[in-house]
Amino acid sequence: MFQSGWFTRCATSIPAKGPPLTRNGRAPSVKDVAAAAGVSLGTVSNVLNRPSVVSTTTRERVERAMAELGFVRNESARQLRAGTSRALAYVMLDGGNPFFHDVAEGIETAADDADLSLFVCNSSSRSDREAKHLDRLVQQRVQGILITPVDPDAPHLAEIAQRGTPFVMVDRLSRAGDHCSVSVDDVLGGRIAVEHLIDRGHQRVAFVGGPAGIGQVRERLQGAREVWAEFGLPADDLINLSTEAMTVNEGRSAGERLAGLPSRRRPTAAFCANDLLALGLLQHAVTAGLRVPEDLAIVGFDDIDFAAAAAVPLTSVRQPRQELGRTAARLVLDEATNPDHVHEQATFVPALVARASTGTARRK
Amino acid sequence: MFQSGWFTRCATSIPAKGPPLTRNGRAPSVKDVAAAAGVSLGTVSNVLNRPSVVSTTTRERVERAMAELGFVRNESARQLRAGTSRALAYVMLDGGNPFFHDVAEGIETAADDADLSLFVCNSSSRSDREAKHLDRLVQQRVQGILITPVDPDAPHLAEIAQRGTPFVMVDRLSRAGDHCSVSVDDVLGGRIAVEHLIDRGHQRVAFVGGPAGIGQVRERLQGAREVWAEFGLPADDLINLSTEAMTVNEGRSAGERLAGLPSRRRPTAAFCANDLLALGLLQHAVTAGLRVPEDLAIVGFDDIDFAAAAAVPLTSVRQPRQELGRTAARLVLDEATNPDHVHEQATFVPALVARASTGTARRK
DNA sequence: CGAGGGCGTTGAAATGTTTCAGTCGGGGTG
DNA sequence: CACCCCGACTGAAACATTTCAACGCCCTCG
Repeated sequence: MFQSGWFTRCATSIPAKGPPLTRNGRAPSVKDVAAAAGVSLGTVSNVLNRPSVVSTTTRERVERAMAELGFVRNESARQLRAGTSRALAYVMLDGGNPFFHDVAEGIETAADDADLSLFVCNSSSRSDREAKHLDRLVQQRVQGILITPVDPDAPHLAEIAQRGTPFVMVDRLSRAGDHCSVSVDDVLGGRIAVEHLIDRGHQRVAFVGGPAGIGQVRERLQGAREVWAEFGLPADDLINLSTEAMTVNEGRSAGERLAGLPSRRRPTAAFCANDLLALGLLQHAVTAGLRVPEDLAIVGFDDIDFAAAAAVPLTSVRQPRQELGRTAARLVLDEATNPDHVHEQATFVPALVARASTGTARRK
Repeated sequence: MFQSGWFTRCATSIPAKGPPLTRNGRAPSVKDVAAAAGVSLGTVSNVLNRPSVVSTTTRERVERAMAELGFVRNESARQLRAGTSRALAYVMLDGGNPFFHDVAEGIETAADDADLSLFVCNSSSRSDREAKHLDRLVQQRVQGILITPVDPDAPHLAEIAQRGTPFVMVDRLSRAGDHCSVSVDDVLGGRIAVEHLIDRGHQRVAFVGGPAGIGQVRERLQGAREVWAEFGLPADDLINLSTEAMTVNEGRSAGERLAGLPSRRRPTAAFCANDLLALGLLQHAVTAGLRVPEDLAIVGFDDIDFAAAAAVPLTSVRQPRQELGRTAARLVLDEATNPDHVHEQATFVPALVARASTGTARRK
């Protein structure tokens, strides 16, 4: 059946499954339960949805029947009739980046509080997969969709928002802001990071990030430039090392390019647009025999757990990852349930977390 | 509405959503489409499900009507009537561990090929959350459930398998094997890792992992002990450093305990039961001024991407993460569709990936 | 000219719930 | 004793789709 270079299969041939659990082969329905308990179908439904209106004795009888038959409510039928789903969905941009997992966890806590399921999808930064997921979610009639999109201005996103499905953009902003969003002030984040480096005495700094099409990369770079200029430092000494993606690999290759610069142009510090890049850069630096932070200081962005866990713990600009998710979930729920909902663009303030990768304070 | 220490809200008060997209406030149904296109309701369904049986001209008319009305098929109704869902689900053990994300990605590729959605849930190693997710998934009547369980022998898992829902255990094995499973030979993995360390000349090695309740930890340790004995090394020199979880933090604290050992008992190498522990240990070693691998060699397990990305790239025992997921998905699909399905316990063979954290080959 | 046969379309039944207007006794009140 | 109300339960309608037997029509062949 399968062929694959390196696995063995110990087929412990257990032939088939046990007997079908109910007489006619179908899963038991409320009707079956009602028959078994000797009550009407409506009563069973009441036990399920309004237990208080049914007398204790019949309720117990019905519950016993359910247990005996192994009844499980059919959610499709429930949803069809009730017209309302019990689920939220989050379409994350890159499951390989722990940042998004943390956001998802924040969403899930809020969903849990509202007693909703959360479906997590992963577009892996591919627009086609994103579209497919969105299609399916709309067909499922989920109560709300949270998404960190590949392209915040893609037309299929606008469609969904206009269709009336509650919709919140997470960690991104679209030009046309006719929906809720939750994000972080990236310009400020860039400022904080570079101000910290300047504060540590660095006069030549690399910005590592890209592609430039990503709004956050642009804004973090803008913040960096602003503060650089405010300190009166020459623009040429803030070197833009553009990458093709925000991955560890790209961080490593940025490190190579950085090492290739003539020594009088070589920066003494790097500000990376996310922590994955920073980890890659750190790895390259260490293997190249550079000391961090003495030869090269590094600042990352996001403050994922792996940043603190690096061999040289990374200084990073923290985003409130879980809080981002929680807030997004609350907004989407508000839109779903509150008739006079007002779209909001919530913006969080990032904060610097200084660790070993930028050394200890250096007095002026 | 919200209060939270550190975020500002720029509410761009866009009052409400646009007009309801269909006349009566409800989403348009096949009936509406049929009316708009001047055909019967059955024909619309045919366009949706068997486009070939309907003439080109009417098909186009119907499709135009759908587009104009913004019709989206209601999946609940479809599923209720058709009796079959279009989704698989994976309940992962720990979303914070990239290993499981890679498994999920493998599952998703297989699901995609079968044109199914994949719902990813995360139990965060909590049994109650796992149970809640399973409940919901059974209610949804998903086609199959894949799970890396908190406890492979928990009774609620057996219930599901017996209920007839296709069910595959991923990266775990239960005592009662009346269902499919996909896993890796962990004893062999332990052997490989420790043999590699012995090969590099180490005579005192720590095993870092726990709690011992986890089957994999036991088996990896067992493999380590087997090969240790086979080489005639004294059992006392394979030191068991038990941890309370498989996290970076625990790895770090294991490092502290390791450093606290009297120097003649102190191991020259450590085999960690997963990469997170190894990363934590590596971090502790580096901050404590130890050289890796000269003063302490480290082997991890899983070979997550962050292992290769560490400052000192980690030697690790690779599991075929994506392949694990793909195979699991194929098994669950076989169980779902093939009437004479046979339960299989697929076992993969792990492989050592040697990197800098164990140094270069040392001739005997 | 009638029979037969595709092809394209139709209409109704069925899926498992929830909801809601009723029904049925029984007990309290006037 | 009549009245009313209340609590507990019932039965049917509705939800949006799929499926399938049946139907009409046109064409072809005998």
